[in-house]
Amino acid sequence: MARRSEHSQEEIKKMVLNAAETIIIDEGFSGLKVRKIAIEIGYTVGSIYMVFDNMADLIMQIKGRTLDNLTEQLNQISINDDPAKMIEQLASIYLTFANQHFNLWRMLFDFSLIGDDTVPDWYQDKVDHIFGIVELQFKQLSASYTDEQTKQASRALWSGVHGICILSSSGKMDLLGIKSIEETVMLLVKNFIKGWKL
Amino acid sequence: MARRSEHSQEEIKKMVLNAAETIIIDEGFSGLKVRKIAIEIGYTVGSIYMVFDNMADLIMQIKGRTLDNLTEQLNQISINDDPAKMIEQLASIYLTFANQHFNLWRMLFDFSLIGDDTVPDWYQDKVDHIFGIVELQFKQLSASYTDEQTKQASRALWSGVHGICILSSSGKMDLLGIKSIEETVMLLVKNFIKGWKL
DNA sequence: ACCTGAACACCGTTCAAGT
DNA sequence: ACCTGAACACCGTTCAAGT
Repeated sequence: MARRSEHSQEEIKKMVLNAAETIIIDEGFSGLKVRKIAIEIGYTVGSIYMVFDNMADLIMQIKGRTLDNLTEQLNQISINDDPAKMIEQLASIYLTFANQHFNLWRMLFDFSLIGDDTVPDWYQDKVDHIFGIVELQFKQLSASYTDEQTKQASRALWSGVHGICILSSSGKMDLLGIKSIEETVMLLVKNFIKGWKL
Repeated sequence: MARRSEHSQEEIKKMVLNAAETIIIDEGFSGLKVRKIAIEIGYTVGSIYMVFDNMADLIMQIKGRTLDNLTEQLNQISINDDPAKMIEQLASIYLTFANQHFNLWRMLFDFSLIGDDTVPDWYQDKVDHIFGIVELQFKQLSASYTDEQTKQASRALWSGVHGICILSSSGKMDLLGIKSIEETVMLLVKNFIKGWKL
């Protein structure tokens, strides 16, 4: 065998990523294996290494797609005159995303996957862009702060919202209930903004 | 060979945990291997399975010790009349701990280690106890809230502090600088408390 | 009873060999 | 040039066999 040319390299790349995502969604990250992906797309393991450097590379690409998906969701935000309401909405969208794409979202913050994965620039840019979406709303909130202060405040609150999502997800998501988590997120957002405004 | 009885089971258990911690500190979690631990303590792999069910069990024990260590640090807090100051102090201790025991701290929130690790009760108790330390200070802050509201507020803020530590650690710890991270943590704490108090 | 170490199943990764 | 699949190194885990 060999030399089939049924799919272009680019097509195989997408097939691999799609198959990998499905596996992660269904079985969690620990269920992701090269051989399983190969079977799924009808190729052998060697072919996967034609289009990806290694597993670390493949994982990074998946994380990139997850960030793109999240960005798209955040951009679905409906316009509101009150920037505080928009920040609350962003937080709500984030929480919903974390729940709907739980296994993929979880992967974004797993760093034991590889020892010293130095984050590539294109990936960091995607992360920064998401922070930028929140920052934009913070600018509308109070014009009397410097850009640096606004940036720090938006980072503080957004990291905080993320922290609630993460800690809630590990162990007690079901016990507290997702409704209660949304309340907790809103509590953080509202009180922080109340303290920060003016 | 076999049958040495140079150490009791309990001694071997501690030797394994100590060796494992040293490896994690020096090389990160991804450097932790059964065979490496065995060599380090002068036994063979089989002996490790005499005192631990498996790697998941061993990891849980290490995480437990890390939580104990953290609790000890948080209890070093110096008494202050202003509960807000004490909460700030707790946040500062947490950030310091995350930095000083980076690899061990990071492990606490890695869930890809095993597929579905159901958290044991004794472990969840340790986590709850840490939340309890913060909650106690929140009670002093405002007596006009219900216990449920106090609990939710302390969870919201503490999760938020944790979120800043986590997101800062992934990628940009050096760029922003630890000094700046402490500032960001304090910004979150102060503004949240300002918004919540009364 | 305590401990060994060979064996097993299962990984990611490589690369000579086919078409 | 594209793809295969056997081979390699390296995991965690088990367990019959020694003392």
